[in-house]
Amino acid sequence: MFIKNELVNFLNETRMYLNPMENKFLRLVLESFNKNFGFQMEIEECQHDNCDLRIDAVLKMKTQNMEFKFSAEIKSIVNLSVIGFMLHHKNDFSCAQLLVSNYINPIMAEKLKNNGINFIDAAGNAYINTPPVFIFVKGNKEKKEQAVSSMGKAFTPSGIKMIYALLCNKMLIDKSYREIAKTSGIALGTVGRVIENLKKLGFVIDMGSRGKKLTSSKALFDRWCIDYAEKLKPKLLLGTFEGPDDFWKEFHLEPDQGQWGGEVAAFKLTNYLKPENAIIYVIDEKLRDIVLQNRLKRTKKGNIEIFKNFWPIDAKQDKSIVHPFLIYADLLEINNQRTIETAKVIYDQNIAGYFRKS
DNA sequence: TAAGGGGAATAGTACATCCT
DNA sequence: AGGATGTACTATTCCCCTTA
Repeated sequence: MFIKNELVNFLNETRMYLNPMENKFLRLVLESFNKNFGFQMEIEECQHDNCDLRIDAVLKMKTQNMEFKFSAEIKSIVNLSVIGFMLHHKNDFSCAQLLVSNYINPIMAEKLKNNGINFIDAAGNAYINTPPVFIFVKGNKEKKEQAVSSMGKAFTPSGIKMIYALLCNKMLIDKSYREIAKTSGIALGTVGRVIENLKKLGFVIDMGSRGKKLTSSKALFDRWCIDYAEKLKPKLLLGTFEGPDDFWKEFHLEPDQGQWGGEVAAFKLTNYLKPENAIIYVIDEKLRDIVLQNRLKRTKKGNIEIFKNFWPIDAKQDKSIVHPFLIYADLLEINNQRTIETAKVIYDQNIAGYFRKS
C-alpha cells in the first residue's frame, strides 16, 4: 500500500496523499459527523492531475438539495499555529476549508469560529458555516482511544530537532547516523527511530543502495511548524522580558550570542512588519550577558521572549536572524492579520524555493 | 497544592556487522 | 585488521497523572 504512495510522492514533491492511518481516521470522523448531524459528508476522489497545491482530501457534503465542497486539512493537534496555517491557506482553494482533528477544545473552537475556519472533530464538536447550513458545537470531551496519536512518533522533541536539520539540508538524510545526530544535536540512538517513523509516514524513501531521500518535504515542513510550536518550543523558553518601545533597534546582540526570530527577524527580512513583540534565540550560556548588556527586566508578560537555540553552533553563522523556516513558524503561532500576511511573503520569497521539484 | 509513582523519551554506550 | 556504521540496551531525565 505504501509503495504506490511513495512512488507518487517521489515523482511529485508538492503532493501528499493521505497515508492509510489518516485515511482511516478521516472516514471515522466523517461517519460520526454524519450520524450526529444527519448530513452526508464523504470523501471525493480527487483529480490529482490538476491540483498542484497540497491538500489532504476534498470532501463533499450533501443536504436535501444542495452540495458543498470542502478542502480538508487533517491535523493531529490543534494549536495557534494550526490556525495560522489555515489562515495562510485560506484562499488557496475555491472551496471552503475544513479542519479535521481528533479533538478541538472549547478555546480553540471559539478561535477557529472567530477566524471563520470550519472544523469537525472525533469528539462530536463542529463548526460549519456555509449558508444556509450553520453548525456550532463545542465542549464535547476528548475521546481517548483514537488512533491519531500514533501518527506522530517521529515528532518528539528530539525528532523535531532532527527534522529541522533534515529540512535545512536535504543531503543530510543520506549521511551516516552519527553525522545526522551531531548536526541535529540529538543522540545517536534516536536517529534510527525517527527515520523509521518518517519512512512510515512517507516522508523518507529508502532506495536501498542508492541511499535515502527526503520527500513531501513541503508537507513535512507544514507539519513541523505545528509540532515545533506544540512540543519543542515551550521547552526552549528561557524567560520573558520587558524592554522600551522600539528596543530592538538599539538592541545589542552579537551573532555568537544568538539571533532574532519572530517579528523582528521578519522585519529585517522583508521590511513589511513593524515589530511589536520579539523572539530571540540565544545560546543559553550567553543569556546572562544579553540580559545585562540590554538591561532587560524579567516580567511574566514581557514583549521579549528569549528561547534557547536548539541547533548546534554553526561557525559560519554570522547572520543576525534565524533560518526562514523558524521565522515562519514563529509568525504562524502569533497568527494575527499582520503576521500572517508577513508569513505568506516569507513563505513565497524565502521558503517555497526549498520545496520546488528538482 | 504538594508529593510521588509510573511511563515515555532520550542520551550515551556497548556491541555486532559491514566495508575497505 | 581496523575503522565506520547501525542497532540493542540501559540508566537517567522529564513530565503527566493520580492521590492525599
